[in-house]
Amino acid sequence: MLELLRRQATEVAPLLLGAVVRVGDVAVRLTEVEAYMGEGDPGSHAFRGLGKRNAVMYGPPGHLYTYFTYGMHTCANVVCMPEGVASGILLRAGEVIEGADLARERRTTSRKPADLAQGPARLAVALGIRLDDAGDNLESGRVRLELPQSRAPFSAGPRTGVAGEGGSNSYPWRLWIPGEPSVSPYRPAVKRKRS
DNA sequence: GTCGAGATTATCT
DNA sequence: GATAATCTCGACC
Repeated sequence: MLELLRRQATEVAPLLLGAVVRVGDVAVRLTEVEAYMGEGDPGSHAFRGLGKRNAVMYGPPGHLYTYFTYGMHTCANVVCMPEGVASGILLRAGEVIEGADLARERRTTSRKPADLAQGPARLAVALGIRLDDAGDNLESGRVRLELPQSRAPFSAGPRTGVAGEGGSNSYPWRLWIPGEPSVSPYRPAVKRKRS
C-alpha cells in the first residue's frame, strides 16, 4: 500500500475513493476526497513551509495528518509522497458502513444517515478521530485504511473553502463518487466576516 | 427548502 | 492580534 501512497496527491486521490477507514468499531467508505499538493499549492497548509502543525505531512506516506480549524473542528488527511515532501489528501466525506449506532451517538446533530460523515469535520467526529491521532500509522495504528479492490468511478471539480483568491482554487482536485448521497453539496465561496 | 451570519481556539504573524 | 482545508442554527421563501 505504501508504494501506492508514495506518488503525488492528484494520483493517489482516485485510489482513496471507495476505500474504507476503520477506527475501532466504526468504518466509513470514502465518497469524497480532496488533493493537496505541498509547498507549491497556495491552498495547502504546507505552502508556508514546515511548521509544528503540518510536520506530519513532511513525514513518510501512509500516516494520518490531523488539524484543528475554526476553533472547533478536526479534519483528517492521508499523507502521501515520500518523506521530506509535503503532500496530503483530505478526507471530505464518506458513508458509514459499520458502527452506525456509535457514529450516530457522536453526531447528535445528524438527522439522516447521509449526514453522519458528510463533511471533513463530521467524518472525523463520526470516526472518533482526535487531534492527538496525528502521525498514526494507517497500516498498524488506531486508524486503519483499506484500499478498495478496484478503482471507483469519480468526478472532479474545484476545491471548496480553500484560502486564496481565484487562481489558487481553479484546480479540479476535489474528487467524488457521483450519485452518492453522502457527498457534501458544493459550496463555491466562503463569505468571511470579521467583527 | 435555501441563505447568511456567528461560533470558538490552535497556530502563525 | 489575525487567521482558518467548517458546522450549526435561525431567518426567510
